[in-house]
Amino acid sequence: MIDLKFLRENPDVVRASQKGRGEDVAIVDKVLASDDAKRAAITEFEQLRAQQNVLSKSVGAASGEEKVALLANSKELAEKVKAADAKRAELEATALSHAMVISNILDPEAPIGGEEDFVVIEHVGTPRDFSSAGFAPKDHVELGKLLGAIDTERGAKVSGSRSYYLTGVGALLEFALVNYAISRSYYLTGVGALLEFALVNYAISSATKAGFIPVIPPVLVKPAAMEGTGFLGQAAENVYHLEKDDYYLVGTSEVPLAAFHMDEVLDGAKLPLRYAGYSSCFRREAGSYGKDTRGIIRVHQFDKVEMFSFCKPEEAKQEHQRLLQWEKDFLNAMEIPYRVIDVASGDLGSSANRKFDIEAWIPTQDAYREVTSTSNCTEFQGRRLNIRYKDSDGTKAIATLNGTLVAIPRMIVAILENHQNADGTVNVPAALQPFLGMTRFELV
RNA sequence: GGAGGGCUCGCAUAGCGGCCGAGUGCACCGGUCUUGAAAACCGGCAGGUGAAAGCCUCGUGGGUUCAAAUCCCACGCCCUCCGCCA
Repeated sequence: MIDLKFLRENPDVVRASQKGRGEDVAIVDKVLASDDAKRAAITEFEQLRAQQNVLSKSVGAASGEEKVALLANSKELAEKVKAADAKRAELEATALSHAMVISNILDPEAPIGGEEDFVVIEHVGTPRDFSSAGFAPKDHVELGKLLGAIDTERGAKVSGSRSYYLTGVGALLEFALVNYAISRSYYLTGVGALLEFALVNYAISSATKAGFIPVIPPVLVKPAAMEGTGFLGQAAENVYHLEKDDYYLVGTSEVPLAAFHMDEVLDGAKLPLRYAGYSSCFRREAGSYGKDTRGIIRVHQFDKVEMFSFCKPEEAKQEHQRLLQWEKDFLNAMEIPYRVIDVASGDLGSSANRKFDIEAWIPTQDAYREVTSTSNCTEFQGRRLNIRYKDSDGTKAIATLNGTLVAIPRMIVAILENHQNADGTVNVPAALQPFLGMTRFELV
């Protein structure tokens, strides 16, 4: 909002600014008038209030008949104060609503005019001459497809138009851009954010080495993806739903990763197909009130690198063990004590037929807390999402499995608490040091 | 989703409906003393708005009352305990 004092003192500047923007100039006088009315009402109210304060004090001090008389006076005055206060509130609201209409005051150096009236400040670089190079440039959509970098078709399938997956070098390019940008604005108090980038980079680079295709998926998906992965059953109350558009915010990239191949028949010879998705995750946490409200153990939004496998049903059990092993490798690299549990039946998600959780030791809670989870969904999701594979035996439903490689906030909790020193500094696990460029987090 | 406790001037606390915009301790600032420091002692010490008088602010918003930090209602946040998640 603009500064009303400035407006009072420089109405012409504001008028000129409004005019330059092509916006309502008359509003300036409207605001001035309502501001005057407001200020008069405030003064009136404050004077009455001052009287009331004085009178009130004398009521407290008085007694007997004198008090009765004063009370009658006070009562009358209280009515006036109330009326004046109501008037003040009303005029204040009016003045505010008028003032909110005015746009920010233009920098006098900003060019005046419409979209066409921009001023070119400089040209940098020379547009490349493709014709002399002898070929016509392809657009980014075509290149993205050729490089396996951008997938707008599957984006549309899962999340509608204007949605996309970044896959392979596309995802790597995003990480590189982020890292380059971040490395240029490095400062020590940002170690929290840096730790996230380091964890993600470490996770993605190890997953890539293990043959996972890195993916940055959409986090906004259509109902089919949510339904197909089994999140609209019991888990529905934990899901954010955008009613106006009938989109869902995913609670895990498992959803867009599974739906990536929705309604497709995959080549059996290329299985298992493994993806490592990095995305924000959104959870309503309904029904968890009062639990873990402290800190970042349980939050509405967090980032996570999730592993996802498509494989033949007969290989699913083995694949499940592999996912678990990668999770253990990660925890080992973070040098954090943990335990692995075989989750009991009543605690399985609706899509899973078996689930292993890794729980990291959290010293201040004197407990192991869940940091990763890997589920074998066998062909359950595959059927719901209509994903099949074809080999010499014919076309069959595919098995899917998922596992957390790293859920950022909980891993940050585990690292900070387990690797802290007496003075509050924190040692960085060796595996992250190359990604962070430091061996210890210092006090700010 | 449910039960209980809390939210007051940087921190910690006190606060009977009027004598409370608010006491005390610590911290902080200035001074006395001291070669210097500590200690002790003296003084100061919340913010907004307004030219000023004044008005407003005790988590936020309503209400009761002549008068609310104090009573009532709603909400927010924090803490403790039970059924779900990375």
